[in-house]
Amino acid sequence: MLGHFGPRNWWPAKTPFEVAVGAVLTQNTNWQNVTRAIDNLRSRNLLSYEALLLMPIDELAECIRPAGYYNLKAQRLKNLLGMLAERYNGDLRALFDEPLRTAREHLLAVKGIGAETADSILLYGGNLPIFVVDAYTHRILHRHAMIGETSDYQSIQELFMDNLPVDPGLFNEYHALLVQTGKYFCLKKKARCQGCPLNCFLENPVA
DNA sequence: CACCAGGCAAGTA
DNA sequence: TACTTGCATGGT
Repeated sequence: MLGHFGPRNWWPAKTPFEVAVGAVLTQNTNWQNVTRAIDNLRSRNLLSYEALLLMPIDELAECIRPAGYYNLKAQRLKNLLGMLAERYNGDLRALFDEPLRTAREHLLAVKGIGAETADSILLYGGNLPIFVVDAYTHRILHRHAMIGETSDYQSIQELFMDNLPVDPGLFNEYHALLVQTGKYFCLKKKARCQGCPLNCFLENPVA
């Protein structure tokens, strides 16, 4: 995948806080729509912990409207800000300085932040060694007959983390390449892969 | 028109 | 525990 696509330079964000916001906004949502929402915030200088904390939730929802589920996501962002305020005085870096397991638990305790969102924030925002699993990861591995249809998040994550060196740079690139590969060759949920750079896609696809 | 997109939580049985 | 449903915009 790396040979085919080259380095992905993920996450497309300027700051760790922006990663966290983007991770919530991109839940079940096309990234193009997320960029519209992020741009709305950035152009108004609202892309910071302090600004979002002071912002009425209705106004926040209106700003992130293009990302879809905007009422839900506005509340989820507020929930995240609340956790950061209570535990870390609003400082994301303090969260990342915690032991990884603790930081992950504190993120998962936020209503609206699940495993993928938490791990995306930790890996791409904090450069911490946790592997991110998403729908593409599941689909690609299943079509390669490497996992079952119903394999859960944790088992897939362990498959990677038990068989790779613990290296945030590697986890970063690997997940980004799986998404890139999925976008090009597993675009539709019901489609079969064609022209995938991974040999076994062509040799042994699993419907 | 149908289906998809870098999920998650709440409700039901 | 194992389904099902709501959330919502924008692209193909």
